[in-house]
Amino acid sequence: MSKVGLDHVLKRGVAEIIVEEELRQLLQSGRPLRLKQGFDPSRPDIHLGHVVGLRKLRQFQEMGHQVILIVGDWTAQIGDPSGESVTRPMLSHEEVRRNAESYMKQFFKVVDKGRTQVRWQSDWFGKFTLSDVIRLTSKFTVAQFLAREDFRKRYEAGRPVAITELLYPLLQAYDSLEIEADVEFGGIDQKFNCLVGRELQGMMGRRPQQVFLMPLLVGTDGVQKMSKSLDNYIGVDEPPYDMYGKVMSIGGDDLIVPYFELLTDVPDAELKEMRQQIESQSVNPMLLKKRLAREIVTEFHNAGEANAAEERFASVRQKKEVPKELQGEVKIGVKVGAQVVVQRDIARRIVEAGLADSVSEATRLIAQGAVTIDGQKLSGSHAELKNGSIIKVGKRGYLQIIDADNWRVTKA
RNA sequence: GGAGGGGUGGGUGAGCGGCUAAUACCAACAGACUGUAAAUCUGUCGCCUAACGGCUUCGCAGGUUCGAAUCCUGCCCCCUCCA
Repeated sequence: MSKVGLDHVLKRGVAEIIVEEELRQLLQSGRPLRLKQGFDPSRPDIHLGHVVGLRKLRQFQEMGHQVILIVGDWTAQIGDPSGESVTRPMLSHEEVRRNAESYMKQFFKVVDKGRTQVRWQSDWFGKFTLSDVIRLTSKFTVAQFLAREDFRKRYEAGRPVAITELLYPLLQAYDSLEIEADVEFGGIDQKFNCLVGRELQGMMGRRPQQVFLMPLLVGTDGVQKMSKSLDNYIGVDEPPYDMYGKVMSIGGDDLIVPYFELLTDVPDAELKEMRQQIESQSVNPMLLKKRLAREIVTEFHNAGEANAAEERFASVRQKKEVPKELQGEVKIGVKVGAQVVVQRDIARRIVEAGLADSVSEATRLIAQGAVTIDGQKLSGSHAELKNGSIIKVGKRGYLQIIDADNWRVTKA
């Protein structure tokens, strides 16, 4: 790879490299490097926030390096101390296996499977004895852990820090030793854990791994880091239209360029241009977002799906047209016989169709003018209904009456 | 071993005998508007009822009271400090 290409890999979408100079030397040695990436099988879902790092791994693979994916079946029992999390219930072996499979299926949407080796922590920790644990822990001091901001803050605030949480970085560090990692990848929030790996390797007379840290992707709310528990994420497994729509709804126009930067291969020059366009308000951000959405859907599905999603978005969401195809037929017990129905009855059908959680909620929707029948707002106590009538509920729910006894529903 | 703090609606977190289906903020949802499922503004946000209204919620189980999320008893769980 050319010098320019290497700089691109080491600069774009990178938060910090420890130690960059050493990493450059390693890369120049021509030896295939062992790139470590761990994951917690208690959380099997991959979203765009993880993709930032996975794309990096792929770039390194393209340069001929090898990824070692570690299934953290032991650390999963502890729970990563980033944040306030506490000990998680132990997962059964079966659950772990299932989660791992699901994770890997998503993982290899981005990372080259041919250049990845999968290792399970239980391969080595399964044989650990108490004396091994003591030997490992005796190498570190409490002060070292209090250096970590998260621990220190909680400790000083008098909030709990579980002992197992201290174990987490140690186990993760031991993984590096076990698999002889040359470089460990992670989000910037993994910095401490990765550094412990360096220290441990050094103590054991090995060459300390390099640490390659990615910035955290801001979630669709535009405020906090992308995370499933905050429900501001876009999952790589999501259907094309959902994915497209979520990209369109990212909060704050200042997220657009970072998303392009971290999640697409759009050249730096274009990023610069976009930045200026947004700055000077010379472009409708919606158009940039559409391009972003198309790129992302194409990456995880394909160009055809991306186009379909875009068309559907333009039609259904922007022009508020009734979706061309209603899908997901659902039969609901209803007798529309007399084609005049009271609101209450419609409210019930809306619930049966799953477009509201309770009759009260459906009634509220009607009261708020969120329900239309063939384009007419439902108000008053009666409404005329005929075969083929389309009932729209809120922004994205559609029901169509196929005949008096069968309704068809789609969530557009 | 000792002392103390706390468990409230999706989340944070008020309330501490009636005015409380329960403040506020966030999320969510809807309407309007728009450059978009952005932003902004407005509204809704336990369940049931055509409606009057009824019913069930504040860790669990009892009790006191005309009346309890609020008081008492027991139990479960969480946390802090001292040793």
